[in-house]
Amino acid sequence: MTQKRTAADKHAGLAAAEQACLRSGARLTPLRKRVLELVLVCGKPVGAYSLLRQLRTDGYGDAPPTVYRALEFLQAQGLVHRIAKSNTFVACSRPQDEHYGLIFVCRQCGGAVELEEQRVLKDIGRCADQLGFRLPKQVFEIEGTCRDCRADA
Amino acid sequence: MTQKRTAADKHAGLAAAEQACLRSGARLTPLRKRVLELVLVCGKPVGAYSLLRQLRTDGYGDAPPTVYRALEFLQAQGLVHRIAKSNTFVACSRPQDEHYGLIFVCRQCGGAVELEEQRVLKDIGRCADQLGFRLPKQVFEIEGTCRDCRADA
DNA sequence: GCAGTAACGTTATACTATAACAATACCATG
DNA sequence: CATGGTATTGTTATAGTATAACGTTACTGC
Repeated sequence: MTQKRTAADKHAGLAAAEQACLRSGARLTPLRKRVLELVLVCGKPVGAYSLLRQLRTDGYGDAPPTVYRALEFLQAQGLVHRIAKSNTFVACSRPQDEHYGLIFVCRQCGGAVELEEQRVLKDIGRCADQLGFRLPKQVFEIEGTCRDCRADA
Repeated sequence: MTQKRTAADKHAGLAAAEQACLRSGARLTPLRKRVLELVLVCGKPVGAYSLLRQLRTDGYGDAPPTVYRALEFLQAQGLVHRIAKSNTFVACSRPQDEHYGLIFVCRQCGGAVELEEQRVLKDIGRCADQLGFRLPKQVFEIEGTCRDCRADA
């Protein structure tokens, strides 16, 4: 279930991030880029403190704000999503633009798959309209057990 | 946006809980009942530590496990839902059975509205099937700004 | 009554996140 | 290139959320 993340994926992700930041004028500093790289390499949702431990080893500040600020930036750029139910962060699978999405998260292995299912998203938008809710772009979390973990059991 | 919760709602909620626990054989102890009552009275998602402070004043233990254990029980009975994005707990609007649902949560006032929108839920189930994901019954969180809070702004 | 289990009390601690302020790096402009 | 303003990062401290572990009490069934 862990999404295999190849070196090519990582480079594509970083390149897309560079492009996105160029367009928006945001500064993808070495620290921010490094954090994104760690998230990409991990290939599945990863905790802030885990990232922080990895940052220590290459000389960055090792207090929580270091990683939380970078993650906040990356989220604002739409490069990373936060998974509230597991307090983790995962690289966006479509970093090229802001979007709605569904993300299926496996309770067992922690892996995640992001989908863009127009029908579901439209219907959710319709419900929101009826309630008078305004929905910012976001990714909806869905918990379950992935195929591999079901097989293991 | 705060759901108005009348005394009648509260009693209906508690009565439904009694029934549900009778059927399942679960024990709705005074503490658990009191916690559910507090959640019902609040009428919108409420934090565990807020509940805990309220419990102090009527003689229950005032350490975190007191409230977390009660909340865990209530969740297991489907009487309460946890909202991960705000670390809060809210009374289920349909405590009579296990179910899927959507819950719209307002970022500004913290209010919430629970819906059961079959079309959306079916479609999410279909996506899950395609991915090989098994979905336990759950309530999907959707963040936004409610009508009242939009008007205020 | 008694044994076994479930619930609750209590202490301690882990984990997650942010506030606040200082120091530094970057950038635009004169 | 000097300078002032802004953005970023470092650092310390602390807030907020949640659970582990173990002892005690209360309930249930026999």
